Amino acid sequence: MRPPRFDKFGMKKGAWSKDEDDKLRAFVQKNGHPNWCEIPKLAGLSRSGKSCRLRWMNYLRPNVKHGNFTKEEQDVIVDLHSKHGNKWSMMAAQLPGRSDNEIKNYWHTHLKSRVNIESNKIRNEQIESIEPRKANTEGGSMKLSNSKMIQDEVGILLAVLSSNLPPSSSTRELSSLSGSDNIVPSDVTPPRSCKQAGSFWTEPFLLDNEIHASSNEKIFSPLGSTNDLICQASFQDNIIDDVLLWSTFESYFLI
DNA sequence: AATGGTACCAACCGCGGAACC
DNA sequence: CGGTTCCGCGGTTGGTACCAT
Repeated sequence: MRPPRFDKFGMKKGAWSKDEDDKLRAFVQKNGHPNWCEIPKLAGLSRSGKSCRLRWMNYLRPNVKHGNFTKEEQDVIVDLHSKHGNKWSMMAAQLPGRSDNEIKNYWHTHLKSRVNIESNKIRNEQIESIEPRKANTEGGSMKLSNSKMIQDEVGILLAVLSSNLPPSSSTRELSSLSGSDNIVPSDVTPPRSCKQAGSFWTEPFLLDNEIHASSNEKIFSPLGSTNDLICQASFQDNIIDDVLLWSTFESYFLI
Protein backbone atom coordinates (compact mmCIF):
# COMPACT_ATOMS: atom_id res chain seq x y z
CA MET A 1 0.00 0.00 0.00
CA ARG A 2 1.02 3.55 -0.50
CA PRO A 3 1.88 5.13 2.81
CA PRO A 4 -0.35 8.06 3.75
CA ARG A 5 1.01 11.51 2.89
CA PHE A 6 -0.39 15.01 2.41
CA ASP A 7 -0.32 17.15 -0.71
CA LYS A 8 0.18 20.93 -0.78
CA PHE A 9 -3.51 21.52 -0.15
CA GLY A 10 -3.47 19.38 2.96
CA MET A 11 -5.30 16.57 1.26
CA LYS A 12 -4.39 13.12 2.47
CA LYS A 13 -3.20 10.62 -0.11
CA GLY A 14 -2.26 6.99 -0.04
CA ALA A 15 -3.84 4.04 1.70
CA TRP A 16 -7.13 4.49 3.46
CA SER A 17 -7.39 3.79 7.17
CA LYS A 18 -10.28 1.90 8.73
CA ASP A 19 -11.43 5.10 10.40
CA GLU A 20 -11.63 6.88 7.05
CA ASP A 21 -13.46 3.96 5.50
CA ASP A 22 -15.98 4.00 8.34
CA LYS A 23 -16.57 7.73 8.00
CA LEU A 24 -17.07 7.60 4.26
CA ARG A 25 -19.25 4.50 4.36
CA ALA A 26 -21.45 5.92 7.09
CA PHE A 27 -21.86 9.24 5.30
CA VAL A 28 -22.68 7.84 1.89
CA GLN A 29 -25.05 5.23 3.23
CA LYS A 30 -26.92 7.92 5.10
CA ASN A 31 -26.83 10.76 2.54
CA GLY A 32 -25.97 9.23 -0.79
CA HIS A 33 -23.41 10.91 -3.02
CA PRO A 34 -25.04 13.83 -4.82
CA ASN A 35 -21.75 15.73 -5.00
CA TRP A 36 -18.43 13.99 -4.46
CA CYS A 37 -16.58 17.27 -4.09
CA GLU A 38 -18.61 18.15 -1.02
CA ILE A 39 -18.47 14.75 0.61
CA PRO A 40 -14.97 15.01 2.13
CA LYS A 41 -15.91 18.21 3.93
CA LEU A 42 -19.27 16.95 5.06
CA ALA A 43 -17.91 13.57 6.13
CA GLY A 44 -14.94 15.06 7.94
CA LEU A 45 -12.29 13.58 5.66
CA SER A 46 -9.07 15.16 4.43
CA ARG A 47 -9.44 13.56 1.04
CA SER A 48 -10.27 14.76 -2.44
CA GLY A 49 -13.70 14.04 -3.81
CA LYS A 50 -12.12 11.95 -6.46
CA SER A 51 -10.32 9.81 -3.95
CA CYS A 52 -13.55 9.33 -1.97
CA ARG A 53 -15.45 8.32 -5.05
CA LEU A 54 -12.77 5.80 -6.04
CA ARG A 55 -12.67 4.30 -2.58
CA TRP A 56 -16.42 3.97 -2.50
CA MET A 57 -16.74 2.51 -5.96
CA ASN A 58 -13.96 0.00 -5.54
CA TYR A 59 -14.30 -1.12 -1.93
CA LEU A 60 -16.97 0.40 0.22
CA ARG A 61 -20.16 0.20 -1.79
CA PRO A 62 -22.48 -2.65 -0.90
CA ASN A 63 -22.18 -6.02 -2.65
CA VAL A 64 -18.71 -5.31 -3.97
CA LYS A 65 -16.90 -8.59 -4.46
CA HIS A 66 -13.25 -9.29 -3.76
CA GLY A 67 -11.03 -12.26 -4.34
CA ASN A 68 -10.60 -14.71 -7.19
CA PHE A 69 -12.53 -14.35 -10.39
CA THR A 70 -14.61 -17.35 -11.35
CA LYS A 71 -14.11 -19.11 -14.68
CA GLU A 72 -17.39 -17.60 -15.88
CA GLU A 73 -16.24 -14.10 -14.97
CA GLN A 74 -12.93 -14.64 -16.74
CA ASP A 75 -14.73 -15.83 -19.85
CA VAL A 76 -16.97 -12.78 -19.82
CA ILE A 77 -13.98 -10.46 -19.55
CA VAL A 78 -12.08 -12.20 -22.34
CA ASP A 79 -15.13 -12.21 -24.55
CA LEU A 80 -16.00 -8.56 -23.97
CA HIS A 81 -12.40 -7.49 -24.36
CA SER A 82 -12.13 -9.26 -27.69
CA LYS A 83 -15.23 -7.43 -28.87
CA HIS A 84 -14.85 -3.99 -27.35
CA GLY A 85 -11.28 -3.56 -26.12
CA ASN A 86 -10.42 -1.76 -22.87
CA LYS A 87 -13.97 -0.83 -21.90
CA TRP A 88 -13.54 -1.64 -18.23
CA SER A 89 -16.64 0.15 -17.02
CA MET A 90 -18.74 -1.72 -19.55
CA MET A 91 -17.28 -5.00 -18.35
CA ALA A 92 -17.97 -4.00 -14.76
CA ALA A 93 -21.59 -3.45 -15.71
CA GLN A 94 -21.73 -7.05 -16.91
CA LEU A 95 -20.10 -8.39 -13.75
CA PRO A 96 -22.12 -7.42 -10.69
CA GLY A 97 -19.95 -6.69 -7.70
CA ARG A 98 -16.77 -6.17 -9.71
CA SER A 99 -15.28 -2.72 -10.16
CA ASP A 100 -13.73 -1.51 -13.37
CA ASN A 101 -10.44 -1.08 -11.54
CA GLU A 102 -10.43 -4.66 -10.34
CA ILE A 103 -11.30 -5.97 -13.79
CA LYS A 104 -8.57 -3.85 -15.32
CA ASN A 105 -6.01 -5.12 -12.84
CA TYR A 106 -7.09 -8.71 -13.32
CA TRP A 107 -6.84 -8.36 -17.07
CA HIS A 108 -3.31 -7.00 -16.96
CA THR A 109 -2.03 -9.48 -14.41
CA HIS A 110 -3.80 -12.69 -15.42
CA LEU A 111 -5.77 -12.62 -18.62
CA LYS A 112 -3.73 -10.58 -21.07
CA SER A 113 -0.80 -12.98 -21.15
CA ARG A 114 -3.13 -15.96 -21.31
CA VAL A 115 -5.01 -14.50 -24.26
CA ASN A 116 -1.75 -13.64 -26.04
CA ILE A 117 -0.44 -17.15 -25.63
CA GLU A 118 -3.68 -18.67 -26.85
CA SER A 119 -3.92 -16.38 -29.86
CA ASN A 120 -0.33 -17.16 -30.84
CA LYS A 121 -1.08 -20.84 -30.47
CA ILE A 122 -4.13 -20.58 -32.69
CA ARG A 123 -2.19 -18.58 -35.25
CA ASN A 124 0.58 -21.16 -35.37
CA GLU A 125 -1.94 -23.96 -35.68
CA GLN A 126 -3.52 -22.15 -38.61
CA ILE A 127 -0.16 -21.88 -40.31
CA GLU A 128 0.54 -25.54 -39.59
CA SER A 129 -2.76 -26.52 -41.12
CA ILE A 130 -2.00 -24.50 -44.24
CA GLU A 131 1.44 -26.01 -44.76
CA PRO A 132 2.42 -28.97 -42.58
CA ARG A 133 6.14 -28.83 -42.04
CA LYS A 134 8.20 -30.81 -44.49
CA ALA A 135 10.36 -31.77 -41.61
CA ASN A 136 7.58 -33.86 -40.22
CA THR A 137 7.45 -36.00 -43.34
CA GLU A 138 10.94 -35.85 -44.75
CA GLY A 139 13.99 -37.39 -43.12
CA GLY A 140 12.49 -37.28 -39.68
CA SER A 141 15.72 -36.11 -38.08
CA MET A 142 14.47 -32.79 -36.78
CA LYS A 143 15.26 -32.15 -33.17
CA LEU A 144 11.85 -31.04 -32.09
CA SER A 145 12.52 -30.35 -28.47
CA ASN A 146 15.59 -28.21 -29.15
CA SER A 147 14.03 -26.11 -31.86
CA LYS A 148 10.57 -25.65 -30.43
CA MET A 149 11.16 -22.06 -29.33
CA ILE A 150 12.69 -21.16 -32.67
CA GLN A 151 9.73 -22.73 -34.42
CA ASP A 152 7.34 -20.67 -32.36
CA GLU A 153 9.20 -17.46 -33.05
CA VAL A 154 9.51 -18.12 -36.77
CA GLY A 155 5.87 -19.14 -36.86
CA ILE A 156 4.96 -15.75 -35.52
CA LEU A 157 7.37 -14.13 -37.97
CA LEU A 158 5.76 -15.92 -40.89
CA ALA A 159 2.32 -14.89 -39.73
CA VAL A 160 3.39 -11.27 -39.49
CA LEU A 161 5.12 -11.43 -42.83
CA SER A 162 2.03 -12.87 -44.42
CA SER A 163 -0.04 -10.05 -42.96
CA ASN A 164 2.36 -7.59 -44.62
CA LEU A 165 1.99 -9.10 -48.06
CA PRO A 166 0.64 -6.83 -50.78
CA PRO A 167 -3.12 -6.95 -51.26
CA SER A 168 -2.67 -9.13 -54.29
CA SER A 169 -1.03 -11.82 -52.20
CA SER A 170 -3.12 -14.90 -52.08
CA THR A 171 -3.54 -17.86 -49.84
CA ARG A 172 -1.81 -19.86 -52.46
CA GLU A 173 1.29 -17.75 -52.04
CA LEU A 174 1.14 -18.17 -48.29
CA SER A 175 0.69 -21.87 -48.70
CA SER A 176 4.06 -22.18 -50.36
CA LEU A 177 5.97 -20.26 -47.74
CA SER A 178 8.28 -22.97 -46.64
CA GLY A 179 8.90 -24.28 -50.10
CA SER A 180 9.89 -21.17 -52.01
CA ASP A 181 10.87 -17.53 -51.72
CA ASN A 182 7.47 -16.22 -52.64
CA ILE A 183 7.14 -13.94 -49.63
CA VAL A 184 10.59 -12.49 -50.10
CA PRO A 185 11.17 -9.69 -52.56
CA SER A 186 13.47 -10.81 -55.32
CA ASP A 187 16.15 -8.32 -54.32
CA VAL A 188 16.38 -9.64 -50.77
CA THR A 189 18.87 -12.42 -50.41
CA PRO A 190 18.68 -14.78 -47.49
CA PRO A 191 21.60 -14.49 -45.08
CA ARG A 192 24.40 -16.91 -45.78
CA SER A 193 24.50 -17.96 -42.18
CA CYS A 194 20.89 -18.97 -42.43
CA LYS A 195 21.62 -21.05 -45.47
CA GLN A 196 24.57 -22.60 -43.72
CA ALA A 197 22.41 -23.43 -40.77
CA GLY A 198 20.50 -26.04 -42.64
CA SER A 199 18.82 -24.49 -45.70
CA PHE A 200 16.78 -22.08 -43.64
CA TRP A 201 14.83 -20.76 -46.59
CA THR A 202 13.81 -24.06 -47.98
CA GLU A 203 13.76 -26.29 -44.94
CA PRO A 204 13.56 -23.81 -42.12
CA PHE A 205 13.89 -25.95 -39.03
CA LEU A 206 16.00 -28.89 -40.10
CA LEU A 207 19.20 -29.38 -38.15
CA ASP A 208 20.31 -32.53 -39.85
CA ASN A 209 23.76 -33.06 -38.47
CA GLU A 210 26.29 -31.89 -35.95
CA ILE A 211 27.85 -29.33 -38.31
CA HIS A 212 24.53 -27.64 -38.84
CA ALA A 213 23.72 -27.85 -35.19
CA SER A 214 26.98 -26.22 -34.14
CA SER A 215 26.65 -23.49 -36.76
CA ASN A 216 23.21 -22.75 -35.54
CA GLU A 217 24.37 -22.64 -31.98
CA LYS A 218 26.92 -19.98 -32.85
CA ILE A 219 24.31 -17.90 -34.55
CA PHE A 220 21.92 -17.85 -31.65
CA SER A 221 24.42 -18.18 -28.81
CA PRO A 222 27.55 -16.43 -30.01
CA LEU A 223 29.14 -16.47 -26.57
CA GLY A 224 28.72 -20.17 -26.16
CA SER A 225 32.12 -21.36 -27.34
CA THR A 226 34.73 -18.64 -27.40
CA ASN A 227 37.66 -20.66 -28.71
CA ASP A 228 35.79 -21.82 -31.75
CA LEU A 229 34.74 -18.27 -32.50
CA ILE A 230 38.33 -17.04 -32.39
CA CYS A 231 39.51 -19.85 -34.67
CA GLN A 232 36.74 -19.15 -37.12
CA ALA A 233 37.01 -15.37 -37.20
CA SER A 234 36.27 -14.94 -40.87
CA PHE A 235 33.28 -17.19 -40.63
CA GLN A 236 32.10 -15.21 -37.64
CA ASP A 237 32.46 -11.96 -39.58
CA ASN A 238 30.17 -13.34 -42.19
CA ILE A 239 27.71 -14.36 -39.53
CA ILE A 240 27.72 -10.92 -37.93
CA ASP A 241 27.24 -9.22 -41.31
CA ASP A 242 24.45 -11.56 -42.17
CA VAL A 243 22.74 -11.25 -38.84
CA LEU A 244 22.78 -7.48 -39.21
CA LEU A 245 21.32 -7.80 -42.68
CA TRP A 246 18.75 -10.21 -41.36
CA SER A 247 17.82 -7.80 -38.57
CA THR A 248 17.39 -5.04 -41.12
CA PHE A 249 15.24 -7.33 -43.20
CA GLU A 250 13.11 -8.20 -40.18
CA SER A 251 12.71 -4.52 -39.25
CA TYR A 252 11.69 -3.69 -42.79
CA PHE A 253 8.88 -6.20 -42.78
CA LEU A 254 7.78 -6.03 -39.15
CA ILE A 255 7.24 -2.29 -38.92
C1' DA B 1 20.38 -14.58 5.32
C1' DA B 2 20.77 -11.11 1.80
C1' DT B 3 19.68 -9.47 -2.52
C1' DG B 4 17.35 -8.84 -6.88
C1' DG B 5 13.48 -9.61 -9.77
C1' DT B 6 8.70 -9.95 -10.51
C1' DA B 7 3.67 -10.27 -9.66
C1' DC B 8 0.00 -8.14 -7.75
C1' DC B 9 -3.10 -4.47 -6.79
C1' DA B 10 -4.64 -0.12 -4.45
C1' DA B 11 -4.41 4.38 -5.49
C1' DC B 12 -3.19 8.37 -8.30
C1' DC B 13 -3.32 11.14 -12.50
C1' DG B 14 -4.86 13.24 -16.70
C1' DC B 15 -8.25 13.69 -19.91
C1' DG B 16 -12.81 13.97 -22.22
C1' DG B 17 -17.55 14.61 -21.93
C1' DA B 18 -21.80 15.90 -19.58
C1' DA B 19 -24.11 19.10 -16.77
C1' DC B 20 -24.67 23.42 -15.11
C1' DC B 21 -24.37 28.48 -14.94
C1' DC C 1 -22.89 29.96 -26.58
C1' DG C 2 -18.81 29.97 -23.91
C1' DG C 3 -16.79 29.02 -19.46
C1' DT C 4 -16.64 26.29 -15.32
C1' DT C 5 -17.39 22.35 -12.50
C1' DC C 6 -18.03 17.67 -11.78
C1' DC C 7 -17.98 12.86 -12.97
C1' DG C 8 -16.25 8.80 -14.87
C1' DC C 9 -12.94 6.34 -17.53
C1' DG C 10 -8.60 4.34 -18.73
C1' DG C 11 -3.61 4.50 -18.17
C1' DT C 12 0.08 4.58 -14.99
C1' DT C 13 2.55 4.51 -10.65
C1' DG C 14 4.50 2.81 -6.57
C1' DG C 15 4.47 -0.15 -2.36
C1' DT C 16 4.20 -4.81 -0.66
C1' DA C 17 4.62 -9.69 -0.88
C1' DC C 18 6.60 -13.46 -2.71
C1' DC C 19 9.98 -16.16 -5.15
C1' DA C 20 14.50 -17.31 -7.08
C1' DT C 21 19.33 -17.02 -6.80
